[in-house]
Amino acid sequence: MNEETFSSYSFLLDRTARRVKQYAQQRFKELGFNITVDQWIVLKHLYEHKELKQNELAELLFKDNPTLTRIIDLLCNKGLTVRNTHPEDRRSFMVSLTRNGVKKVEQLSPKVKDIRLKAWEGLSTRDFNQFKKILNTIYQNLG
Amino acid sequence: MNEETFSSYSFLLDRTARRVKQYAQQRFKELGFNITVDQWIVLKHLYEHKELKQNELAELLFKDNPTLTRIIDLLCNKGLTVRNTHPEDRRSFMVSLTRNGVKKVEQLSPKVKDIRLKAWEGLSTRDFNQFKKILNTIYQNLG
DNA sequence: CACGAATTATTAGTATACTAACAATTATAC
DNA sequence: GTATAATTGTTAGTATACTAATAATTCGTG
Repeated sequence: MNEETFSSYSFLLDRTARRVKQYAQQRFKELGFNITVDQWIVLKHLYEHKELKQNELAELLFKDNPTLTRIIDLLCNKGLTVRNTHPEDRRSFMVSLTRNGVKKVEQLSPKVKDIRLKAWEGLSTRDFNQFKKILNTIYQNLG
Repeated sequence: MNEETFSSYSFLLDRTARRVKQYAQQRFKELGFNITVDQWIVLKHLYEHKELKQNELAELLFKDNPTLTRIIDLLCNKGLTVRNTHPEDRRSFMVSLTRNGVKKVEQLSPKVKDIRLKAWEGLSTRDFNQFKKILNTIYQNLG
């Protein structure tokens, strides 16, 4: 295999990541979830951590602050999250789920899991571990 | 491994794909390439195929028509590509590289290859084949 | 304490991704 | 052959990703 072939990983990676997001987004729409895939990821993490600074959320999700600001704006407009003032740092907000936000996560979680698993048909646990190892290696190589 | 863990592939995939693009984009900037990663992919494919309808290009790259329209607009503004009328179908354009576009691809190709290979440090040909197999399986599962 | 440096979130600007709608053209059906 | 359907590319609108710049606040060092 020459290096040219080798470097085609980036094309496959980009293509696949786009299709995964696109597939999930279409299913979200068909099922009337009324949120985007990225908004879902934010909701899910807030559910698991109760309350987070936008900062911490950005780090967890590997997204930048401006992107987070906008996603949270949208989620607040939908009544799924709230920004509360931070008790000790007036620069920060503590973001958390509203009661509706909690309900949303609990309702959608099993459905999202099914949507995600669709991609994995015909692949094994061993494949999963390999895949994870390679993705993490690439991620760290570029860090 | 439970299914919840299993479905985390999508997060890793998205995260890694973003970092790969981000890394390349930063290097492009540092080295003064003056194009984006996606613009590069279009140039590269045009170099290999001489002349393509936007349609065909979109299919090759797995991008949609509006996205292609805008990328080609930008490349034409930079003097790297041209739209020529299709001899038999007045709806279509034949897109091809200008002389400057050809020069650009030839100058940047080896540099881009090096940038791409950085991600692959510490990984083997066997890893590459595994990775490719898994990405393609996922892609097809969602197709 | 005071001043400069660092941090937090936001805004603005550009690029890409996707959907929907549209105009022009071509293909198809009857 | 003409009406309808399909195709090609574009435009518009929303969402995300990234950079750069900014305002408000906090930290750190003297």
